[in-house]
Amino acid sequence: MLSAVTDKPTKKRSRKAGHQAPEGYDASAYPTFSVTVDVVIMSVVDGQLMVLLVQRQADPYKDAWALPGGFKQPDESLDAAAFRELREETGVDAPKHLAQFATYGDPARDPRGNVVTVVYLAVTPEVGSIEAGTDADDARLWPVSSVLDGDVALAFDHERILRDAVERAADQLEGSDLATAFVGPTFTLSELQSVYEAIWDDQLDTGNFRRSLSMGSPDASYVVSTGERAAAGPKGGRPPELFEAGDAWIDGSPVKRAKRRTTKQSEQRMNSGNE
Amino acid sequence: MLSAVTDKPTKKRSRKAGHQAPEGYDASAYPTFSVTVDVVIMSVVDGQLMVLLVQRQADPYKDAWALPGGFKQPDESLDAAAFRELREETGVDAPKHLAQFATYGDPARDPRGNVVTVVYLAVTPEVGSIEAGTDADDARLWPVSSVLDGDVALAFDHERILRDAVERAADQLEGSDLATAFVGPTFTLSELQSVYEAIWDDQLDTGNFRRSLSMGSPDASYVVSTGERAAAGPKGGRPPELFEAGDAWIDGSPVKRAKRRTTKQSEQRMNSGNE
DNA sequence: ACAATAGTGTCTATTAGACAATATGTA
DNA sequence: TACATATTGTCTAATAGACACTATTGT
Repeated sequence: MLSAVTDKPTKKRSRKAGHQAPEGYDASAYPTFSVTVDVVIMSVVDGQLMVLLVQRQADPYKDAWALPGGFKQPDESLDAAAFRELREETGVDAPKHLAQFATYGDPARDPRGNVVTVVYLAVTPEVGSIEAGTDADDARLWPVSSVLDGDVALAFDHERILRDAVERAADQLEGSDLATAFVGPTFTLSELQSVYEAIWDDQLDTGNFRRSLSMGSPDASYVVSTGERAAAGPKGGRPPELFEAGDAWIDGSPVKRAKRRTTKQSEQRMNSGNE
Repeated sequence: MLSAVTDKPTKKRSRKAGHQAPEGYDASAYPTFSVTVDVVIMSVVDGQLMVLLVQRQADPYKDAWALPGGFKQPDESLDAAAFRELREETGVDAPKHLAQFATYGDPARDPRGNVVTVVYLAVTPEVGSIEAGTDADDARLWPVSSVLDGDVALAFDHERILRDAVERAADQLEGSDLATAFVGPTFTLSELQSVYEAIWDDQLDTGNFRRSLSMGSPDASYVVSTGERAAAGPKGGRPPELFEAGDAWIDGSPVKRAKRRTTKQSEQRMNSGNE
């Protein structure tokens, strides 16, 4: 039937711009769903990619770990819901990055059925403020590698979501300024390099890495020296210079991922398979 | 409140895995939404990027053009819903690309409220079969440039969705084999080049373009000659060789977009703004 | 012959990869 | 001094950009 699009079935819908579901409607022809917003919030700590998880108290998947998230309210946008849930459940109120990345709606993904979830990818450099959730019950950072190795039982389809999110982050690292979201307002180049290495799970040549970052145009550079220096590490070493992000990131990251000539992964086109 | 995640508010939910909305529920604490699936299906015709639109018959935005789409059913996945709607409304049953790309849920996006839509990006090379929708009422291809210039009145927030979709397609063109989805099983290099040029709205050097495509590894190349040749055009010219896509596209396209040093577009990180 | 489209070659500038060498701190 | 980390430099390979040139068709 080629006809009304994004449209309720052509019945007489006698309701206004109210946000509630209509009174008398045929549920089979006019299905409704719960809509939740989940947030994959990442950070790199000591060269390791971490993800913030909260422990469930309620019954389905009780005690399992899950992505922070919750219900979209009828009067808020998806973006607003993501901000709100992130703040409410983890205390993080100013992530350096927060953007939608995929939506999951498989009928079987929630045992209670009919729950469509819009997932956001968030990034924050600071770790200290993370666990200081409002009235935090149990929220903590887990190494992504451990979680994806199955060391932690995740609720619902959250393991798959996490896997997809990490993959997306790795892609975006190459085409955007996402890397700078993992570090503070000032940072050392080693710190920044460790972000790339953690997410790509690969070693980068230090010299080449630094050269890439110094390659912006004269007016818009990738990193700008602050003149300051951080303290040397406990085991010594030359104190690193502190930089801040420049304006050149608009065209994406100057650091390119090495060709992964690993497993010739099969066709990935038709249906990236968000569900 | 850090607690139940992706969880209904902790009330006694006395329902099974049924797919209908629960009987007696507090709508404010337990809101539900209509979920639709819309499809931005693109094609390149005569060097011009086109999008398939259908004309609305029902009241909100009656007679306006809209993206094909419709309701997700409770027992189907989002991907399945996208396939179904695409087939039902446009007759396209085998797009060469179909993948989710963003979800829109602003409370004001539908005058009737509470409609969250999951949008898919589809690509097909063939034009002939497109308009042969099952019982097509009015569906046709429009030049994307015209539509985005406001020459066509689009329903809901579909103009914005289209704009986002085109941008996404342009990005993916660089990092995937998306370009090959716009051409048939065999194609000429000029055809393939016109795909890039249409979507990036830029001219590419023919020589350099062809060199890029010839640059895959010995075992996995980007294009493989079929030995065949297409007929020359009406105005003459050397008959072009026909190629088919090789296995080298796994690492993305060998054709890179020129740096667009145009308007120094403002920060695009926090909230790409899907709504 | 001439116009039109397809396809090749060549020179140079830029960028990427490997790796050596130097600088400056702590134990 | 020994060690550890930071920072710079150098040589070479690969890729990108600009552009000239050849090839094969239709009118």
